[in-house]
This record gives sequence, structure tokens and C-alpha cells, in this order.
Amino acid sequence: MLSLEQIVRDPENFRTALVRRGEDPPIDKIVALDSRRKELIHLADIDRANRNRVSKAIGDERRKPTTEEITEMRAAGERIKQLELELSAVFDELQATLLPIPNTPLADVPDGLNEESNLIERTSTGKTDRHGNAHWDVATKLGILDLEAGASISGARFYVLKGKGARLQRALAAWMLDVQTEENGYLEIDPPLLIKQQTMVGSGNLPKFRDNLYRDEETDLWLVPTAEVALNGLHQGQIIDPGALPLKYVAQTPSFRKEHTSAGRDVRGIKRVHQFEKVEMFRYVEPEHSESALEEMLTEAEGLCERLGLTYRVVKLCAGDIGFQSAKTYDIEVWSPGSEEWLEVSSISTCTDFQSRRNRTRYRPADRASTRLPHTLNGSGLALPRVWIAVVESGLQEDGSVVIPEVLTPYTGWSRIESV
RNA sequence: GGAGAGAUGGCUGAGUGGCUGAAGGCGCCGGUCUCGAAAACCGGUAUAUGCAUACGCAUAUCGCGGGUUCGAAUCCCGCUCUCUCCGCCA
Repeated sequence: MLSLEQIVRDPENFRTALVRRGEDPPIDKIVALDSRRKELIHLADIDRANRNRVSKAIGDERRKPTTEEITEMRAAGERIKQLELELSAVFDELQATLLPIPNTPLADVPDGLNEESNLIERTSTGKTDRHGNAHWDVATKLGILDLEAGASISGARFYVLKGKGARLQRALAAWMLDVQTEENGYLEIDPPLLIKQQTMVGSGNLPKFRDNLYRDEETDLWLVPTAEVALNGLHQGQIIDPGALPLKYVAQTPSFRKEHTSAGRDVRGIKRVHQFEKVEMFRYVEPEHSESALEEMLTEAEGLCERLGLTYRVVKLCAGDIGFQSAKTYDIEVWSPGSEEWLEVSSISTCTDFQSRRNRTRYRPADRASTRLPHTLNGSGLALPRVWIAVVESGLQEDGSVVIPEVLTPYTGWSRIESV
């Protein structure tokens, strides 16, 4: 959520920033609602202050209230109730208006309304001219991927990994978690996967993106679409102690996404599925450090691709292509020789204070200082099925076997996947 | 699922209708003392909103929501969460 205070102070600034994303925000409506809100607060406060004064006098003088006082105070109480009623309606409308508005892009985010305006920052030295069989052929033949079984158990866009295929994924996840916790200083978290509505609102996934989320009707809980949601909820409503920032968390969880907005796209293989594993990095930082934290996280995620020997590139998303809660995003894409395309395996964003404000997550910079909103950053480190695809397709040998990256062998106990 | 207990400030813990935004203690911050420190003593220590250039003033908040009352942390109703015991269960 954007700052109401700041919008009212400088409406045009917000309008301009949001237009860059292709949005036409109802800024005028917000400003009008806010001035009505202030007016109502003021009127109710006058009545309340008066009532408090009279009641206190009665108490101090240890007497019964007079008939006139009772009549008058009852009338005041009635007015207060009415004002509060309208105030709560105005507040609700203000919330409903603000919640679907996305974050404002940072100044250095490139202009553009769709992915064509994204900037390729750099491409690793690996080959991109290498072609091979697609993972759905290679892996099926090796007996490590069973798309039919996935479809039979759960339907389209579900899959089953078997044997060394399952082990490969587990090894990737374990290795990534180890790198993040042992080298990069993240604290490992194993969060709940069923999420309260309030927490989903806090991260920015609700109210706008309910179509892409799974939900249990009976308990009103939502399946995590990314661990970001849970890690972002970790401190909601809290005031983080002085000196505690930065907080760095990493979690491996499944991600559940309906993906029917993209029906018909990427239908083959496991590139786009309803349930996938992902290792997610998340940081809470002081606003002063959020830009450098973003660069660090990018470097950390790139390091993983590098050490897996994958060909990858870094893309800086344009204003129209960054996610709802993001102010600036880098994507990392790895080359899939089989399908001859770049696969997004990581998306690294700073959400500035957008999520903290929704969550009421605050921190105290120093003892006795007043609270501020921390910046939150998230980044995949990395998304598993796509890394799995790239590892399998890139490691494909002439004889149909697959050689896996050396960093993984301590986690697998073998270095090659052979035909059965 | 059944029975019971509880939820007050950073922590602990008083408080059954007005003098309680909230005693006392701990912690924290500042000061006195000291060569320095400890101890002792003095003072200060919640969040949010509105108004004001500002000193500041006002309002709200004692798990959450509603009700009674001139007035609610305190009385009534509903909910959530935590704890204990029983049942069930990976």
C-alpha cells in the first residue's frame, strides 16, 4: 500500500509514477476521501472531548448528573456514533481504493509498458547456441519424470519426479539452502503453507490476484503462491527491535498457483505448473540499505546459476512489467537448450515500504526513537523445476545420459543419470 | 471433538464503574556521585490519529468486535488466540 499521507501531500508525483506502470490511479478520489476522513475525526473529537470533560467533572464532584447533562450527553453520544459510522465507511472505502494500487517504480526503472522494454543487463559467458532435446523427452526417457502420472493423479500441469529426478531436485534445494545459510547469512525458516487472508493482503497478493490462488473455503486459508508471503508475514504487526535489522530469511516451500490466466501457454513439460518447489530469500532492511541489498541478492542468485554452470542472463524489468508490490525488479533467466528459450528462475525485487505498510511491520532505529517502516526485498534462490530443466537439458550427453553439476554430487551421491 | 483457566505497557504485575494512559518492580535513556565503574539517588521512558510554524493541545487504544452507562481496563454478549486435562491422530 502506498502512503496516504504522501499521496495527499504530493498527488501529482504519485500519479506520474503510476502512469509509468500503465496505471490510472484514482488519486483525486483518495484526496477527497482523506479530507472527509479528517473532517469526521475532527467533528467526533469535539463531541468526545466535551463529553469527557462533563463526565470527569461529575466524577470529580461526586454527584449525580443533572437531567440536562444526561440529555445533552446522550445526544452527543448519538452524534459520535453516527460520525464513527460514516468514518468507518470512509475508511473502508479508502482502504478498498488504496489496496489495489501497485507500488511506484523507482526512478532508475526503465520506461515501458511490457516486457519488450525490459533491459538485458548482462549475459553469462555460457553458450546459447546449444540445442538439445527438450526435458520432457529426455527426462521421460530416463524415467525420472512422469507427466502422465501427474496428470492422472491431479490433472494438467502436475507432474511426478522419480528416482534420480526426485533426488536431483532435493539435492538442488538442499544445496541452495546450504549456500544461503552458511555463506550468505540467511536464517532458514520452515513456514506454514496455508495462509490467512490478512497475511495474503499484507504481501500484496490479495485482493487483486485471488484468481491465481488456491483457497480452502471452509477455513478461509490460502495456499502459499510463494514463500515470500509467509516470510513477509513473519513480523506483521510487530515493532522490530533496534539493531535487529537487517533480517535475512530463506525458506524452501512449494508454491501453488492456478495459472489459468496463462492457459494455453507453456503447456509442455514442467516449465509452468500448479505446484513447484522454490527456495526464497527475503530481507528486512533499513530504507537506506535497500538498494544495495537488492544488488547483493542479485549477486547471490547469480552465484547459484554460475556454480551450476548454467548459461544465464540478468534482465532489468521495465516499469510496466514489474510485479504489483515491487518498486524495482531483476529477473534471472537460464538458457534451456531443449526448448531454445530463456527460463525465468529468479525474480528479485525491492518492495520498499509497500508491504511493511500493509502489514504494519515497523522497526525502531534506536532506543527511544520513533518507529519507521523497513523495506522488504524478496528473491528466488532459485525456482526449482526450471533449474531442474536447465540442469537436465544442459547436462545431456551424446549417449542420452545426463551429467549433473559437480556442486550437487555431495548431495546426490552420484554424478550422472543414465538410461534405465 | 469435550472440560476448564487465562489475555493489561519492552518485560513482570496491580487494578470490579469516575482521582487509571494505567501503581509497584525490572529493563532502557539522561543526570548527580566517582579517576573510572558498580551501588545509591533524581528525572524521563507506549502506539496511532487530528489540530498547531512551534512549546504543545485533543482524541483513540488494557486480545478483537459489539452492548449497557452521563462516564468502561473494570459490567454484559460474541469472536480469536494461549495454556492445562481428556479423546483422536502423523
